[in-house]
Amino acid sequence: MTVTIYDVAREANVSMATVSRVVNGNQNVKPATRKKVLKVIEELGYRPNAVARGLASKKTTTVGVIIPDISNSMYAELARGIEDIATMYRYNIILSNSDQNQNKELQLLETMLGKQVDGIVFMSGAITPELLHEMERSSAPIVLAGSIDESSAIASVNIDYYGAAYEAVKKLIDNGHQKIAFISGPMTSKVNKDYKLKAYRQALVDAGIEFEERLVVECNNTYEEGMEAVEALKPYDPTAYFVSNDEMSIGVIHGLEGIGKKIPEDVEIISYENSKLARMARPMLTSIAFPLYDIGAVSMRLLTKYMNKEEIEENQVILPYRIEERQSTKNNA
Amino acid sequence: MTVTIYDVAREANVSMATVSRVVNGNQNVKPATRKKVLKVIEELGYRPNAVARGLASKKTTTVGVIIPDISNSMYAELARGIEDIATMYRYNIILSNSDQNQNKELQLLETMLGKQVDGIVFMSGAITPELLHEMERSSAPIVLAGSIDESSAIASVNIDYYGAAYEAVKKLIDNGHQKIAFISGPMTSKVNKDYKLKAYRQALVDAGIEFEERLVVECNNTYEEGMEAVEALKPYDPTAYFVSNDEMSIGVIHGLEGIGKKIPEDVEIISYENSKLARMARPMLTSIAFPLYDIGAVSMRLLTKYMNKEEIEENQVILPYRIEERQSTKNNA
DNA sequence: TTGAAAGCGCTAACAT
DNA sequence: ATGTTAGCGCTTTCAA
Repeated sequence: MTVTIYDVAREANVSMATVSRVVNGNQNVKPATRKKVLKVIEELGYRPNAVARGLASKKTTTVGVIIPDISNSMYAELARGIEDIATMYRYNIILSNSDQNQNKELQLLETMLGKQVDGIVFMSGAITPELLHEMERSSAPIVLAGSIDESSAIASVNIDYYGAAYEAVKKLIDNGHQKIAFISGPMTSKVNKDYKLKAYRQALVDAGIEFEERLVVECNNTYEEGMEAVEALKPYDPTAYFVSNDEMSIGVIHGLEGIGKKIPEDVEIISYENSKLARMARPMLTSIAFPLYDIGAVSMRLLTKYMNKEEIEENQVILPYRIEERQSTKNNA
Repeated sequence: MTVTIYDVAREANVSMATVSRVVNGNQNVKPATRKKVLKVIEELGYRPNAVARGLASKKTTTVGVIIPDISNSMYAELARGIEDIATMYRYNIILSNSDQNQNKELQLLETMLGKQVDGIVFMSGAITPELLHEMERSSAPIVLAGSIDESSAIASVNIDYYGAAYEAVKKLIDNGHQKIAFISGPMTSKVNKDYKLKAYRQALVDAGIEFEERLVVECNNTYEEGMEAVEALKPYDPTAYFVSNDEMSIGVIHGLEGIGKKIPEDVEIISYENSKLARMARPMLTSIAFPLYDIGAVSMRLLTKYMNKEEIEENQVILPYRIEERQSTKNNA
C-alpha cells in the first residue's frame, strides 16, 4: 500500500542503497542515476518513513520541549523562539505542558527520551535534585531555558535576574521612594525566591531602608491577584511597586486606580517582562525586558551544538536585559 | 549500550515476546513471570524504544498540530486545549507554526506525515484547494480546528461565526446605532471575509441601514492597528464598533480615549474572542466568547475517534458561543 | 559508483 | 502461558 524505498529501487532498477543515497543527498551517485531515481520517486509519490529512518540511524530530528503552560504568553513566546530555531535546523518539536508539576516533568522526560528525541529544552521554576538527577542520566542533551540549576551541571540560558531586579528597585529608591512593595510571583519559583526577592531586599538594605516583610506579597502571576495585592497593601500605603510580571502590573494599576492613586504622580510601578501588554496598559508600563523569545532561540541554538557534538565554550549563558522606560515611572531626564 | 527488550528477555529467562507482553500490559502472562520481568526491567533501567515500536506497530502515539503562531494567545489557547486532551489519550504532540503561509503548511503536512503521526489537527484562516487536496490524500486522519472547509470533506470544529457576528451587530443596532464600524482582521481569513463581514452587512441591511464600505477597516489583528483604525474612521464618526478580537478592541478603546470619546456613553464596542484581556481592559469589554480552548479540546477528541476508527456521527461540529456583556456596551436590563 | 546484507528494537501472527 | 519468527522501512558498513 504505502510506497517504500524498496518499491522505488525496483522501479528504478537500482538497489535500495542507491535510492537511500539520492534521498539523503549523498554525492556518490551518478547524475543520470540520480535523475532516474528522482523521477521514480516523483511518479510513485514516495515519502521516506522517518520512523524507520530514526530506528536505523538513531536520530529522529525531533527535540522535546517541556514548559509549564503554553497558554501563558510568557512560555508561548519562549516556545516560538525555540520553534523558529528548531525549524531553521530542520528539527521538529514535541511540546508538552508540565504545569510545573514535578511528577509530570519527570514523566514527560521519560516519555520523550522513550521517543528518542535528539535533545530537550526544559523550563521550570524549580529544578529539583530529582529532576537534576534524571537529566544528568539522560542520553540526550538537555538545555534549561530560563531556569536555574545552580550546580551548573546542565546547560542553561538565562538573564541576570538578580541584577535586573536590583536595578529596578534601585531606580525606585533613587526616585525618592522609601516604601516600596514587591508583588512577586510564586515563591516556589527559584527566580522569585532566590533572585528577585533577595535583590529587592539587598537594594533596600544598601540604601539604608529597612526591609519590611509585609510589603512583599506573593501572588500567582494573575491580573486578579495583582489587583488584590493593592487592596492588601493599602494599610501600609506603599508609594512604589516592583511587580513580577506585566499581567499583575496591570492588576496593580487598576487596583491603584480603585483607591484613587495617580500613576506615576502618587505611585510608581516597575514591571518585569515587557510583553506587548506593557504597551497596552494605561499608563504604559515601565518594565524590565525579559527576552523570552531570545532565551528560547538561544537555548535551541545551544542544543543544536550539543546534538552535533560541537565544542561548547560555556554551558551557562546569560543574556542581557534592559529597562524599558514608559509612563508608570517618572522619567528624570 | 542501551538496554533493549532482548537484554531484558535474556536476564529474565523468557522470550522477547513475553517481555513485550508485560510492557504492553497484555493479560496473557503468569503473575510470577510478570513480576520477574518487571524486576529485571527495573534493574536494567529498560525503557522501551518508541521508534522501534512505531515501526513495528505502525502507530506512533503522536499527533501533528499545525497552527499559525503559538505566540499569539488565541492559538496558544487552542494548543492547550489540544494538548490536554492529547495527554488524556496518551498522545504526544508535534507542534509547528505555519504563519498561515500556504507553502509552509503544505510542507509541514508533508513532514508530519513523513514522521508517521497518527493524526493531525490543523488550523488556518484559509483552507485552499491545494491544501484540501493534500488533506484528502492523507493517510492519517485530519481535523480542522477553527478553520473552515465548505466542502465538508475534512472534519472540523467551529462556532457559528456568522450567527455570532450577526447577533453582535444586531445588538448594536438595537441599542440605537446607525453608524457602526467593523474593525476586521485580515480578509485573507475566510472567517472575516465570508462570515463576519457578511453577517455585519446583512444585519445592517435587515435593519434598513445602508452598508458603507468606509466603515469597514481591515487590520492585522494588533493593538496598534486597532488604535489607528479609530483615527482613520474619525471623519465618519461611528458611534459603535464591532471589533474582530480583544487586542484590537483595546486599541480601539485607547484610540477613542485619544479623541475624547466616552465608552459606552458616546461609543459602544463589542469585541470578539473574550480572552482574559477582555477583563483587563478599562472599560471591560463586552465580547463574543470564542471558545478556543474548547475548540482545541473537541478537535483533539474528535481526532482520537478517527484514529480509533470509531463511527463518527457528524464530521462538522459547531460549538456554542455566547455574548459576555461587560462595560463597553450599555446594558439595557 | 553501485549493490548486498546485516541490523536498528520492537510487534504480531503463529505455534506450541 | 510462552516461544519462534517474520517483518516494519530504512541506514550503513563492506565489497565489488
